[in-house]
Amino acid sequence: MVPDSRPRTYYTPTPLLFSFRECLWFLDRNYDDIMHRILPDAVIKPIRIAGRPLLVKISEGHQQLVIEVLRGEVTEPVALIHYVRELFDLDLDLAPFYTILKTDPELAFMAEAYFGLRLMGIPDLFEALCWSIIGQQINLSFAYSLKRRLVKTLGQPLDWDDTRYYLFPTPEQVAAVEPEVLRALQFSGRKAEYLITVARTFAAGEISKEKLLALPSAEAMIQELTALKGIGEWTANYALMKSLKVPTCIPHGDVGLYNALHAVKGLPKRPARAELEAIFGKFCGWQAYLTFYLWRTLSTPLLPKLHP
DNA sequence: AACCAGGCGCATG
DNA sequence: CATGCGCATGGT
Repeated sequence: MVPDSRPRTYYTPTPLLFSFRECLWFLDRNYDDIMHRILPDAVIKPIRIAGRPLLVKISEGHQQLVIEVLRGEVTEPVALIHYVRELFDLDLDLAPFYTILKTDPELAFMAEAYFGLRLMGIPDLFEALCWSIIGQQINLSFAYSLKRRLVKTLGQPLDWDDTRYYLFPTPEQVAAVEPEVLRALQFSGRKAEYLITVARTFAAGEISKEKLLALPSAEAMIQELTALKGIGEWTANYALMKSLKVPTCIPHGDVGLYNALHAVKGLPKRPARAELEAIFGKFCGWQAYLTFYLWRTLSTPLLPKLHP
């Protein structure tokens, strides 16, 4: 037997203002996300790199992340490391964001409370779009439940250590499915149709992360995405912030964002667009991060307010 | 037991 | 352009 000299472990440096624990906590929060498994000090995640299925375990080392390949063969280590860096959003200096946060008395606490939290990404644009379509209008528990059914039904299984993991389905796999199959999983007829349409568009190569990245502005990307049926302003912004890390994206209309601003800043339950703009104004270039941090506030009770 | 969920497209006035 | 409606089903 030929010894395999290929490395099974890769390393990538972490930046300042980074907390692996905060990031892991966010991944784990209140839901059962089928796309990863959280251990006390690591995350196990099935991913596809250069078209090949991998199962990776990511943990923290000394000023670096440790990427252990549990299953699969790494043919493009650079792409693997890039994926992990996008997942944890490692290529960004958070200092300016914290500086702005601290100028806002009601938001300043987040810089301390969530110190080092990064905008946890969904590097695969197709997965990000599917997830945002699934999450439209329904509560998150149900959304995660729908995602589990979709992934278990269509995704390629990957077994390791007595546990079955699943890759997120490819555009080809989703494109090939009949709407009735998704209906049986309790998707609405409309969502089934949207997902299949988006999958076909990806499978045909008409849209891709690379194509979007080549566009000159966030507005152009949003226009490109909202041209697809089922992708509105909220969905486009959500996918762009989670997948392409477009920093200026705000998922307007997001109920979670409203709830967070209601709790933290006393905004009305359904604030006018202008009220949002007023708050996001000084966070120019950090809108996506502010949104993400505000979502983070929804996962734990806020500290009790002090009543004078 | 209503009412609302990390919206959207389409039909009306 | 603005407003209203159905969607599928689980949480609260």
